[in-house]
This record gives sequence, C-alpha cells and structure tokens, in this order.
Amino acid sequence: MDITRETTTVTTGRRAQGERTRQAILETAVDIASAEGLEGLTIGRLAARLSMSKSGLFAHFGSKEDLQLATIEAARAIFIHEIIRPAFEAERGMPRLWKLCDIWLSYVQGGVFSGGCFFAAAAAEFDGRPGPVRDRIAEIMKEWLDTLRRAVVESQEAGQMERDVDPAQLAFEFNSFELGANWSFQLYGDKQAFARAREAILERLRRYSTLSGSSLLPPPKEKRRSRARAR
Amino acid sequence: MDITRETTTVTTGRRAQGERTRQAILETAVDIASAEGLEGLTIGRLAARLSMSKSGLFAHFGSKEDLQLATIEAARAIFIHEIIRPAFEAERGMPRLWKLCDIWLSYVQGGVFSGGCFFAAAAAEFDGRPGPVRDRIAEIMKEWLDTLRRAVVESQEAGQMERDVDPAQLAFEFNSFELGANWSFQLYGDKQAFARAREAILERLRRYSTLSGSSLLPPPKEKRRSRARAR
DNA sequence: AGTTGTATAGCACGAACGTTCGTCTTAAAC
DNA sequence: GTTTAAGACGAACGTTCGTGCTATACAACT
Repeated sequence: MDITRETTTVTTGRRAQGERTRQAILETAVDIASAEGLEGLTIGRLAARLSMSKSGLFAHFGSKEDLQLATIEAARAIFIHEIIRPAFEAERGMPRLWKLCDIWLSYVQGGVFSGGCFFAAAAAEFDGRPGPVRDRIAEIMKEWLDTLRRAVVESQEAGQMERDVDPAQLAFEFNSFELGANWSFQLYGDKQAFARAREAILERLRRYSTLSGSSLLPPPKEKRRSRARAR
Repeated sequence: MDITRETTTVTTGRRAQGERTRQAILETAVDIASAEGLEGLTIGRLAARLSMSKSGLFAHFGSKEDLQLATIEAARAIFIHEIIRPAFEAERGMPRLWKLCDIWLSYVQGGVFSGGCFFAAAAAEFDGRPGPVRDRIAEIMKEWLDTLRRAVVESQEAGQMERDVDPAQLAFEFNSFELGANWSFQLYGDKQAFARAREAILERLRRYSTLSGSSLLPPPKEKRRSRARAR
C-alpha cells in the first residue's frame, strides 16, 4: 500500500522522464534479448535502436548484469500479464490447467517475443554460467513449473482428475511439450508443432479426467488420422 | 593401434601433424561449445586451453564460422558414435526405439558433453540467427527426429505397435521429453528428470504396444522406483 | 645440399565490448 | 533569479574479439 503510493508520488512529483526512459529501454531490451539472447543484448545495439548514447542508457543501470536482471524482470512481468493472469480467470482445476498450457502455446505462436519463449532461450543460454542471472532465471522457471503442478493438484482436489497421477510428473511432461513446440517452431517455423503439443496435452488430460466427455475441456478433433496423413 | 604408436613416435611425419592437431582442436572445441555455446567458443580461449597461439590455431580454419561448422560435425560424429550406433545394435522395432531414447538420456546424464546435449544448446543459441550454422544444426536435429520417427514406423511394421499411432506425433513427444529432461538437468541439476522422461516414454510405449507385458521393453516399476527416490 | 611446402608463432589491425569521466541542458525548488 | 540535481551526451579507457600479414622451424623431395 505504501509502496504503490510512494512510487506514484515520486513519479508525479519529480521528473518522470527517468523512469519512463528506463521503461522504454527495458521494453526494447526484452525484444532484443528474446531474439539475440541476453548476452547478445548489447548496450551499444540497445542504444542504437533507441537513438540514445551508450553512456546515457548505461546510467540507468549500474552494470550489464543489472541490465540483464532488469530485462528478466520486465519479461517476467509480461509473462505474468499475458499468460498467468488470463489463465487464472478460468475456473480453478482442469479448465485452468488447460488454459495455462493453451495460452502459453498461443503466446509463443503469436510472437509476443520475437525469439520465442524468452525464458526457454535464457535458460538454455545461462544454464552453464553460474551467477545471479542464471539463478533468477531458474527461480522464475520454477515458478512456472510450480504453477502447472499446483493446477494439477487443484484438479485432483476438485475431483476432476484421477488421484494416482503424480502432479510433478504431469507438470514435467506438459512443460516438455511446450519446450518441444517452442523448439520446433523456432528452428523450423513449424506451426504444426503447436497442434502436436496441444494434442499431447489434451490426450493426457482426457485420459486422466474422472468425467468422461467432460465439458471442462475443448471437444476432441474429429479424424485425427486423416490429418496425420497430410504431411 | 596406429594411434597409440603415433602418440609415442614423433616421426610419423610432419604432414600428419596438421590433421592430428586439427582433431585435437575440435575435441576441445566441442567441449567448450557445449558448455559456453558456439559463440562463446572463442578462438583465444580455445588456443589458451590448447597452449597454442591464436594465429596457429586459426590457420586450420578459414574463419570462425568454419570453425563452428567443423565443431558441429565433430559433435555429430560423437553423437552418432555414442548414441545412434549402439542403439542400432538393438533389434529393429520397439527395442531399438526404446534404446534410442534410453541411451540419449544416459548420454546427457553421463556428461559426455559438459554442457548437456550439444545440439539442444546450439539450436537454442542459433535459432534466431540465419546462416549456414543454423541450417546445419537444423539438418542434424531433423536427422535425429527422423531416426525416431522411422523407429516408430518400423515398430508398427513389425507388428509391435498399434498402427493408428502417428509416428511424427510420437517422435515429437519423445523428443520433447528429452529436451525437457536436458533442460531440467542443466538448470537444476535434477537427475530425477531422467527418470521422469523414461517413465513418460515407457508409459507410452507400453500403452501402444500390441503385446501386453512385452519382453521387448524393460519391466515396469521395481528398481527404477526406489532409484528415483534416492536423490 | 638446396628447394619446396606445411605447420606454427609473432605481431598488428580495426571493430566492438563494458565502463568511466567530465560536461551540457533543463526542469523543479528555493 | 538563483541553485540544485536528474538525465543525457561525447570521448575515451582497457580489453577482447576475429582476422589478416610475415617469419620461422622442420619434414620431404630433388
């Protein structure tokens, strides 16, 4: 409560230009980083894209690492705003679980970040470089995995999913499908990968559902066979 | 045979020295690249690790891109030697399909490359940078995906797997599990991820198997369970 | 013995990197 | 109207990058 008031007081009372510029920088930074990586996110390139001087831009962050960390936070905010929040408007349980996966796939497909999933790329880039950046990425991805796992648990608690399903196992599998779809799309431009991921996820949701023909999930595709032939 | 003698004898000929050095360079290059990425694979660092001069090393390759491409080929050779070849010793059909997945997981777990799967890392790094390097990586990963898909088809032809399974779909799912396990292990050091991937793959193989309780696959539960707990 | 060709080293280059510094502008505070 | 400080700038730092040129050590062949 105090914090929000504090920030508004500062921004309106004092010159708001600094924070506004910083925000514009981070917006561009997220875009560059998702395509070129957090290391390819260069201060010079960033400054050029924003028609700023390197030094003027750099003054907003104490170091390159700080810039990377701030960029990660900005990407997390977008992720929460674009995926978590809308998915949580769905009813707790299987609908929410499905919507989490569905929206995630849509957000990669729709190109919210031009380089695919920001965190998948960042994780692959930094998984071998210890430090605060890697730690923060790992934390955020664990948040996501935990959100999936909790949605599975809640599905079971709501009596919508069989109880002998291991939530962590299912979360692992769903996350893997998303990584797989992202990988296939980024490397081959293969849009069909999203359909494959959705099919894999839905197949499992239906199989573990306690309600046969549940209206909690979208209706099954008609002839899966004929579609598979056309390739 | 010759190689052991070669190392002891210096008089193998000046002309053979070049290729031998080149091979030693690539061996180290693959290791560095798997951990630091193909861009982090720096000529200076590589030369330092090998106690060579930058220029002397550089002379073996016309450009950095050539070095990257040569490193990719070296990694592919290792991949074929360590995974494809031993898996193809298994009987064509489900045993081979399973062994492909199983060995892949073992090879990441065993740390053949210190940065996890070389190609998963390279694909993530280059998926947004057009050029020969990216193209070659995409080709090689397609080879792998195709190997999986063909193993599925052969399982069906051998009458071991239900025919209404879409081979490309199953290959996508298995590849996703492998990417997921690699991701989880690299980011969290989570060895349990390999057990999860194996469980997911085996579950599907058993479900689609035409032979219930098939001896073509490892037996369910038992040791794998207790092993998964010990972490 | 002298020539030739290969393998490596030495050195320097231009560019780009992250970073620091001093300076100018300008809106707000007094 | 003067003072203050935030914000942006240009120049330069030292380092590392990839990449050329040139020289040398040595095996092979004439």
